[in-house]
Amino acid sequence: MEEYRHLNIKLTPQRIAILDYLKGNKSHPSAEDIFKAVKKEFPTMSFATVYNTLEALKNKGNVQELKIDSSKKRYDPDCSTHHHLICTKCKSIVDIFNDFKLNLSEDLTEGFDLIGNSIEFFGVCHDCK
Amino acid sequence: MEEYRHLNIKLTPQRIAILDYLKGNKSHPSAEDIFKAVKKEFPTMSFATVYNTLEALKNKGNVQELKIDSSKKRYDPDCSTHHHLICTKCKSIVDIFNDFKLNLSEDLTEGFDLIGNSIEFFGVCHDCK
DNA sequence: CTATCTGCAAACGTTTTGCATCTGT
DNA sequence: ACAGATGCAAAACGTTTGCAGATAG
Repeated sequence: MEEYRHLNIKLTPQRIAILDYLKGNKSHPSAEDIFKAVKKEFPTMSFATVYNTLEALKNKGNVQELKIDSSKKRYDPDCSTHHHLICTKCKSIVDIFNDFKLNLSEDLTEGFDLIGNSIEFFGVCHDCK
Repeated sequence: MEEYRHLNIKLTPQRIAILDYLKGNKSHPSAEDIFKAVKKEFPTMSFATVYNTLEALKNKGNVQELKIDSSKKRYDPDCSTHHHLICTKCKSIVDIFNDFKLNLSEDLTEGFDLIGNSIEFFGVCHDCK
């Protein structure tokens, strides 16, 4: 498909299905979520293909691997600077599009060159309180 | 041992060895790191005991499970409010003891009650540049 | 005494790998 | 044509669990 040409990865039908699933997706899906969704269209879909595609997209900077879940990796097609607000009860997630320019004084950074930050906010969502 | 009495967990020799290893430990060890270290003293040590002890400590609020590493859980005996600065090249970690009171405007939080935040700073460490 | 912990091994869920075959470009 | 993707199964990895025997309180 034309719209994915710019990714510079080999576009197979399976990959296009994965890309369609990820496009605009705000659910921060796991590999299994992606696998299950795309398997409906491609019953032969394998995890190898899902992971392979995610790896290719990560390398091109078109998917972000998230560490919000300690038991499995989750993925975000939105690579713009943003953070996550997570409900401590139901684990639902809200994207926070706000660039916090946090500086650290030199005596705290121990000689590091600071590049950026990623913030996990936690709270209790509307439904859980 | 007297010094661990306040934890209110059953103190076996294995647990004391784990607690001694964790005391003041700034290395953010994985379960395997702890296992390997304590196995020197207790050759029969098992992962079950390591995880069981970590679980007990977590429940008492004396150990924090970290999500800084997407491939494995890592643990921090320091439960005070602090953040982490991680070198993107060598993955070395520096603790940042600074409480950032970040507020989110109501229109961003979608009805969440905000509790707190955890920040991962990233940069390049002195040795890597 | 007994609730709980230990150690072993087996089971589990997630991710990676090997390899023969297939397919975009 | 061929570099690279697919699909399957097996393996690898971190973590959890079941259970018989041991032990702290």
